[in-house]
Amino acid sequence: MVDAGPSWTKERVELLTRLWSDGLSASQIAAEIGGVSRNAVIGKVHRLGLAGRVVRANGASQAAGRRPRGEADSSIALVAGSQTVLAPAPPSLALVPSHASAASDPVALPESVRVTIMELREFMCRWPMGDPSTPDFRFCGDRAITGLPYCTHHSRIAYQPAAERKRDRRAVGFR
DNA sequence: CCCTGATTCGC
DNA sequence: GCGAATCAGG
Repeated sequence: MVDAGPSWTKERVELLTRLWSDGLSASQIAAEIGGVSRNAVIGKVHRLGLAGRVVRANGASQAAGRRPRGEADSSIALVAGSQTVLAPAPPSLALVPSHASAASDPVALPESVRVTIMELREFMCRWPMGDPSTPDFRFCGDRAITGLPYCTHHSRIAYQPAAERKRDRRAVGFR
């Protein structure tokens, strides 16, 4: 019954491998498996030689180099009352791909918080939802990636993998 | 403010 | 082999 030792059993390794290849992040996997930290997951992944997974449909990490599909310069100024928010124009307002979520994603999708312009904070996703000219216009409002205007979810949509970011991670010899 | 994976190193 | 601490970055 009780767990004798929450080590990496065969089943856990298989689950880890499946979830990792499925595109889930280390923290997500850790939460799914339970009893392990994301560091433990990452460590195990490396030991298994699963690191450097294919950066394709998910690339939940450094996939976004700096290659906006649309125009990063063409921003849209949204004015509401005395507030003005400058939000980068998304690639396409009409077609919002729903393929972002993994095909076999057991966990919940990142639900959009849907905030108004008044509730929008600097660290919130500025992905426009709806027509800016209508009163029911909302922003995603989810937690945005620092330095970027979008959350992880919308960043994957806005910044599609065009050029692979060269991982020039040096072998830490000093610090 | 949040998150991601990569690496090191004591255990 | 394991994973917390740390690093480097989005």
